[in-house]
Amino acid sequence: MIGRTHYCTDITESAIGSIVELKGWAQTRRDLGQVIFIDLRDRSGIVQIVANPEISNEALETMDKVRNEYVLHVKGTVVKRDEETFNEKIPTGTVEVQVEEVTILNDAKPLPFQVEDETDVSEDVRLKYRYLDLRRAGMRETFKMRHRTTKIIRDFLDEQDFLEMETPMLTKSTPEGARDYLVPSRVHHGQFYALPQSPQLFKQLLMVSGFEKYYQIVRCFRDEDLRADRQPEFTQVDIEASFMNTEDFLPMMENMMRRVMKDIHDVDIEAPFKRLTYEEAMHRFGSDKPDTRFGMELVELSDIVKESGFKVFTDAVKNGGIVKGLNVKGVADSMSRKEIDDQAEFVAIYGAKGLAWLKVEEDQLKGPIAKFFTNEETAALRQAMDAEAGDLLFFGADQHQIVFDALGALRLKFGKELGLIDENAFHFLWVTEFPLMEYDPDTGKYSAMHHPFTRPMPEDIDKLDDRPEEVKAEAYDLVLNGYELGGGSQRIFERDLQEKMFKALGFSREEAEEQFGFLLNAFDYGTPPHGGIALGLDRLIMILAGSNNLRDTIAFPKTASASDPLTGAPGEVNDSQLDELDLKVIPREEE
RNA sequence: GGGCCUGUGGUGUAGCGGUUAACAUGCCUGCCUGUCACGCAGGAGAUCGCGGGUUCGAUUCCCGUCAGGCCCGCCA
Repeated sequence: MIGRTHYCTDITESAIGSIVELKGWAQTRRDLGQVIFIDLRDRSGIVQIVANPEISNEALETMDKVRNEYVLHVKGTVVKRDEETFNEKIPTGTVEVQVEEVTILNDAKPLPFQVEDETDVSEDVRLKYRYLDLRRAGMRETFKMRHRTTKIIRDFLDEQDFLEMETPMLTKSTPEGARDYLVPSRVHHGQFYALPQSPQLFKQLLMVSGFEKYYQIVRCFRDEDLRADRQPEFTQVDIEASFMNTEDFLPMMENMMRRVMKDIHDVDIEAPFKRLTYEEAMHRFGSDKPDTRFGMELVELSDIVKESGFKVFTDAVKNGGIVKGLNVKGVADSMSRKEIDDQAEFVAIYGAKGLAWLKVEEDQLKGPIAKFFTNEETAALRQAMDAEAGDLLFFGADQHQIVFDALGALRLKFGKELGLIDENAFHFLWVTEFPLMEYDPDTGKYSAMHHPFTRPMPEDIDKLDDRPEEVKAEAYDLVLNGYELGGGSQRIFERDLQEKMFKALGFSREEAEEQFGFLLNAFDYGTPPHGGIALGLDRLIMILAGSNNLRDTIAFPKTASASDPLTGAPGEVNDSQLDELDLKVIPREEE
């Protein structure tokens, strides 16, 4: 035997009669005594190999010793199977390889879990033996798809004249944004690098450097608590372009996404993508990343109920808040009182103090709060909410953000539970006109909603000094199926505007100089107008793979507590390592 | 930082205040020439996550803790 002539799935009817050599893993073995079948798997998939005494006794004896996940080198002839033994379930199911020679390249201990397409093994076991988990067909296909996606993106951006450039991983900590992962410097006593939360400043500097079009598929790090769709290290498609305004830039991104969707899923995505302003997204969907694959939009009711007899509603409006409704169609009869009350418990997570509701009947609204409304108000409610008999109406009344969060989450929950979401649909949209900054009552300061380099809308620049909360940003988020795929903006490129921005964010001149002086200095030397975007590659792959968990799209992900069961990271280090860094671990006080 | 859920042979589950801790699968042995999640027969394999408490008795109830998951805060 000399080597390998084919991948397993190359063994099709066109190979019948040829002598082939395969290398791969024994996925399953079916030992019938004088005939042994093995599903041989390599990275392409599986093909059945068969040994029997008519061909080779020696091969049969070797195959008898094979166990799951042994690594084999096989030589044999491709033959067509008898028709009644076709296996419809695999692409190579009409053929098989009659084994003439077989070598066991390596054996394998009994496995902690079976390598099979469908698994019910718990995720921590899968992560501990990730190299086995990744052998499963579904995982393999996800990572092949991930590769193809990044290649499509690279090819597209290359065609558009973008240069792929690298930026530092060891960089400087900045106070804005997420918590940094810190790396101690050995050379500089008491000083630290930070791993990048994103290459934001560097890509802007590359624009100052005159590269005009940059991209990078780059790892980013944020030391914040995790979610199903959030990992401490994740990959961004980071893009920046000079001399392109938003209207140049977004259609280009749309074309990139459309090509990905076409090549990966063979779907044609309509362009231009829908656009929603932040304000509209919040009011209609209660979210800045709305899932528009189903309706059930929030309905504005403040005007209708502000004079009503229901104090919760009238007070909310009086106190600057809002009353909104959610019509859950056709569930009034099927939901028990307890199930309805459970919804109130659900929205309490988002700070809602209660959740009023009404059942819609032919001639009346029924429920604990029905009595508070006049006939006119009831009629107006019915009309505004498009209420029909059998509908169940929920109401949120509170400060804006609480109502948005509570009803937005409730909408999503019902959308999922009632099966209103078309799982095969891909709804892209842009959310635009974000507030430039938001007020943090804890610190009494404003902080940038996107980041401090986001360009204000030209018409709002005047408000930057005295009414910063009203300033809108020339920013855009790309949303897909209720996930924030990425966000970007046009950037500030003038020193005085950037300084103004820092001032609005509560930086002193000295602080701004100390933290971002290098950027401000760079702006002095002929900085082009520029803007860009950063797309979450892991999330895109997750959605393309039909998963709702980022860990499925990252080869070696972290658990919810940011640890890695495979390597045991994070872990302690030697005292000598700490000594070199002049670091000392102080034991935590026992409670 | 907070809330909720889960933890039982290798794996996935069942179970119950007193059991020989059950089932499936995997593993081992034997049989089997057309299987494909092969089948058949037999066998080994569990201090029920850890610590404490209640109790005559705890895998089961309670408290704590650890690990995993989901969510809020946090993060864009």
